[in-house]
Amino acid sequence: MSAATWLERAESVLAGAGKKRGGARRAVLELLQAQTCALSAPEIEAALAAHAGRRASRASIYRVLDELEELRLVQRVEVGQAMARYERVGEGAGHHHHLVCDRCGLLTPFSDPELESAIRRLSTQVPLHVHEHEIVLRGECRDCAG
Amino acid sequence: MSAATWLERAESVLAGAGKKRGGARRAVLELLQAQTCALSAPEIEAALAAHAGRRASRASIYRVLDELEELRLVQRVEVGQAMARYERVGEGAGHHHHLVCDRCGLLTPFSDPELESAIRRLSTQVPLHVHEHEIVLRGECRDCAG
DNA sequence: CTAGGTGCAAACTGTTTGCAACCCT
DNA sequence: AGGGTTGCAAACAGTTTGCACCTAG
Repeated sequence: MSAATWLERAESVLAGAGKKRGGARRAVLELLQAQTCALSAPEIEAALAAHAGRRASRASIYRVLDELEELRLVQRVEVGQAMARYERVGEGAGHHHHLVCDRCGLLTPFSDPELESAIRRLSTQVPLHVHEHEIVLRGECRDCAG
Repeated sequence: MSAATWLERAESVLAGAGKKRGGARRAVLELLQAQTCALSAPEIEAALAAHAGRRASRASIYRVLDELEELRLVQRVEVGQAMARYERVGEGAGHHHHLVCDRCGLLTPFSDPELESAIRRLSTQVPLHVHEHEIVLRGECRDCAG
């Protein structure tokens, strides 16, 4: 009974939360389903505008992302440039973190079991009911380092 | 010959980089020296405006923060709300990471040796010349969780 | 004297909001 | 029919930039 894809799970979670369906949300969900790493709202807007027939207004994009974040279907990723990025989370979406190149902005995902267990342990010791965590390594990518 | 405080080290690094002195930068440096955790640019502006005689224009604040970040005297911390925060880094500035309450925005510092060693190891294995790292745990603080 | 530092104001860009129209259910 | 959903446009907030003036070295 558990959904095969993130998209399916998302639709069922949304339905369970009493939400109706709509074109804008559908378009955002499908776009996110196809991504392997985080997108910013402007990137989402541009990507949707490119595929005729899957347009969504800026306002709807932000509203949908807010909803999805609240339902913990996407996670907000803060990788700098004063702009938020979003990516899907939960079963079916590979958990990972990010490498950011300070020069060119290249965003690369990575994951590490030891780090995760350290975080898991920490989450129980800290004065906060932890919902999610985020790790960002910054520096220069191979191309920029020369 | 190593400077006792972050402020002193900052001044010497700036001098070494051929920078002249100025009132705005001085004000920002002194303010940062006095902080234990990250401030946003608007917070810095307000804090300086509050203390008569240590005013700095918005533009200068951003320019100074950019400089300091490039010289690795401060680190940009991305804790959400689409707003960057800055805090001093390096010797003399206690290295730490952040807990963020998604409800009230409360920012709390923490540190963990095991986590640091996992990061240190990772930094050598990853396709990026790592300059710095950032770990953020998000959730609900005790007050908000009830 | 000269290059860097600063302030002001305008321009930008990402994000939020008010409101009327729309469409699932 | 009714309430969530959407689009548009205006309002916001943080950040950046152009330019003239000031100041440290």
